[in-house]
Amino acid sequence: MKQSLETALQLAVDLLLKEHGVDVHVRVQLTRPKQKDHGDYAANVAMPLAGQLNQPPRVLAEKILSMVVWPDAVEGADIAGPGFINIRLQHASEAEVVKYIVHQRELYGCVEKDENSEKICLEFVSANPTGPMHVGHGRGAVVGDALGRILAARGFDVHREYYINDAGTQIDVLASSLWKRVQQLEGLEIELEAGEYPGEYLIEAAKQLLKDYSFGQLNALNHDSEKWPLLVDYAIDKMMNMIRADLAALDINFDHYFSEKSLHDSGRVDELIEQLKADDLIYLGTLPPPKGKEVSDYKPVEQWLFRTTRFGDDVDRPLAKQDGTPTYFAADIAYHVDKFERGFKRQIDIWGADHGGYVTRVQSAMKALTGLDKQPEVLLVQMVNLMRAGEQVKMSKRAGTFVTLREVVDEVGSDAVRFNFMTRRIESQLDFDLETAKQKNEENPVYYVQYAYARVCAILRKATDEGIALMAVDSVDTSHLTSDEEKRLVAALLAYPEMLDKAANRLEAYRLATYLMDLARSLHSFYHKHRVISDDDGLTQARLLLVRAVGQVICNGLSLLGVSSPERM
RNA sequence: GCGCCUGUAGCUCAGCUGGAUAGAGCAACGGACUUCUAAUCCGUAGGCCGCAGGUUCGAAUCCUGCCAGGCGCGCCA
Repeated sequence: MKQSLETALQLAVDLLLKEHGVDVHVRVQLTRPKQKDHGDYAANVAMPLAGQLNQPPRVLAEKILSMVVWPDAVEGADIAGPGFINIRLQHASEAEVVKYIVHQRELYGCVEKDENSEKICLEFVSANPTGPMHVGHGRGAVVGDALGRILAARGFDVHREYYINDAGTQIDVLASSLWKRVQQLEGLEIELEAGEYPGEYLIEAAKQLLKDYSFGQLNALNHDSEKWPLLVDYAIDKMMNMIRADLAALDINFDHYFSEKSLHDSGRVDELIEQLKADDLIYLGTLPPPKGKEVSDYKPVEQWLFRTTRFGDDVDRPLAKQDGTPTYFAADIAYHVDKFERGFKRQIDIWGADHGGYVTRVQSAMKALTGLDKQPEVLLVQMVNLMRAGEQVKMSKRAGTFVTLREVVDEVGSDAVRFNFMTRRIESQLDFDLETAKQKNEENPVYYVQYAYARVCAILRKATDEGIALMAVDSVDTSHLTSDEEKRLVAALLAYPEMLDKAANRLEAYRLATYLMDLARSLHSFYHKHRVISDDDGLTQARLLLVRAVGQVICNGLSLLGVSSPERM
C-alpha cells in the first residue's frame, strides 16, 4: 500500500519537476502521522520542493494533487498545515488485512528466502570460555538471537556464529587454576594466585577430571607435551558445555562454534602475518606509552605493527607480543578474513560496550585485507545493571557474590529475561530488576503482551463453547469494524511488516518488543470497550476474525523474540 | 588528555537518516469486575527535550562548544 502511494506521488512530483525544467530528483517519502485527523499517510514533498522551485509549498501541493493518479484504495487527499499532503484510505479495504493475516498465519510479516538473499554472518555472545556467562553476556545473547530471527524472517540468509577464545594467556591461567583445584582436592596446600579463576565451577570440573583420570596418572604425564594440553582441552570443553547449557536455557543456538585455537593450529594466523609483510602493511616499530593511565612498567619495545592508521585507525596496532606469539587482534583479523573467504561480505558482530575501542581497528584491518568498508558492522550492547526491588545487586567475583546469567534465568524464567532485555535500544544501559521481572502486571511487559494473547485464546474458546461456528474467512464482512478501537487495531496489524522491515534494516530488534506492547495495549483497550461475542452475528464474525488476526501477529512477534505464547495464564 | 555511548515528565524509557499540538508505563490522584480472564481498562495531573550558539521555511532530531554520567585507551581477551 505504502509503496503504491509513494509511486503514485513520485510520478506526479517528477512530472511537476519536468514541467519546471528543473533537473533534480526529490524523493517522496510517506510517513504515518501520529494524529489520526492527519490521515492515514502523509507526504511532506511540497516543502523541500518549495526550496527547489521557489514557490510556496501549499501551492505546489495543490499542483501535485491535481496531477496525481491514486490507487483505488485511496478515499481522498487534502492539504494541511504548512504544506503536508494527507492521504485518507478507504477503511473497508484496510480491514481486509485481517483475512490475509489469518490465511498467512506464521508467515505474515515474513519475506521468503531465495537464492538472491543476502548472506549475513551474525557473530554474537562469544563469551570467553573461562567461566559461566554473566548478565551482560545475556543481553548480547538475547539481542543477537532475536536479531538473527528477525533478519531471517525478512529474507536474509543468516548464519550464526560463536567465536571461542580458546587460545592465549587466559587459557593457560584457566588450566593452571584447574590444576591447582585438582591438587587441592588431593590435599595439597596450594593457593590460587591473584588473577586465577576462583569460581566454584572449576572445583566441580576438577572433581570430574579426577573421575576420568587418577591423580597419579595426571602427575606422571610430561608437563608440557602431555599434561598441559590435556588440562587445557579439558577445561575448555567443560566451560563450553556449561556455556552451551546456559544458552540452551534461553533457547539460543548457533550454526557454528568457531575456535580461535584452530586458526593458530592451522597456520592461518602466521600466513596472514606473512601476507601482510609481503604487502608492506606491517613494520617493526615501537608504540608510544598509553595515555590517561598510570603505567609504571612501560618500556619501549620494537614489535610488528599493522599500519591500521592508513585505514582510519588512531594508532598502528601490534600483531605480535614481546615473546613473538600473535596477539588476540592478529587472530581476530584472521577470523574475520576467514568469514569473508567463506562468502560473507556482510558481517554483523555483537559486542559488549567495553570492546568499543576495538571497532575501528578491526574495520581498518578488514578494509586493508578485503577492501570491505565498514565491516564488520559492530553493534555495541551497553551494560546491564542487575537490580532487586530497586536496589542495585552488588557483585564481586572475589567475594563470591557474583550472580550468573543462569541463576537469573532460573529465578525469573527465560521469557521474562528475553523480553525485558529486548525492550530498550542497545545504546541504552538497562536496569533489570529481578522482582519486577517476576511480577505479573503491566510493569512487567512480557506478561502484559502474553496476557493479550491468552485473552484472544479465551475469547475463541468462549465462542467454541457457545457453539458459534467460525464463518469461512473470505465470507466475513469486515466493514463492521468501524470503531476507533477497531481501526487502531487494524492500523497496528498493517504496520507489522513495515515495523519488521525497519527493525531488520536498522538492526534494531527492540522495535519488535515495543511494537508488541503497543499492539497488546490496543487489544486490551478494544476488549474493554466492545464485546466480541454478541447477538449481532455479522459483527461477531468480523470481531472474531479481528482478534484471531491480532493473536496471530502477537504470536508471530513473540516467536521472533524467542518468547512463548501461552494460551492460558 | 583522547575515542565511543548516554542525557526527554518525580522514576524507567520511546520519539533521533529534520516535519504538524514531544508520547507511553510506573509512581500520585479519581473511577470501572452480575459480562469473552480486573495479570485488564478509563480519566486527571505532570515538560527551559542537560546548557549555549549555529544550519533550516521548520530542530528533541543535524553541526560546533561546554556540562554531567557510563565504557574504553601497552604486546588481556
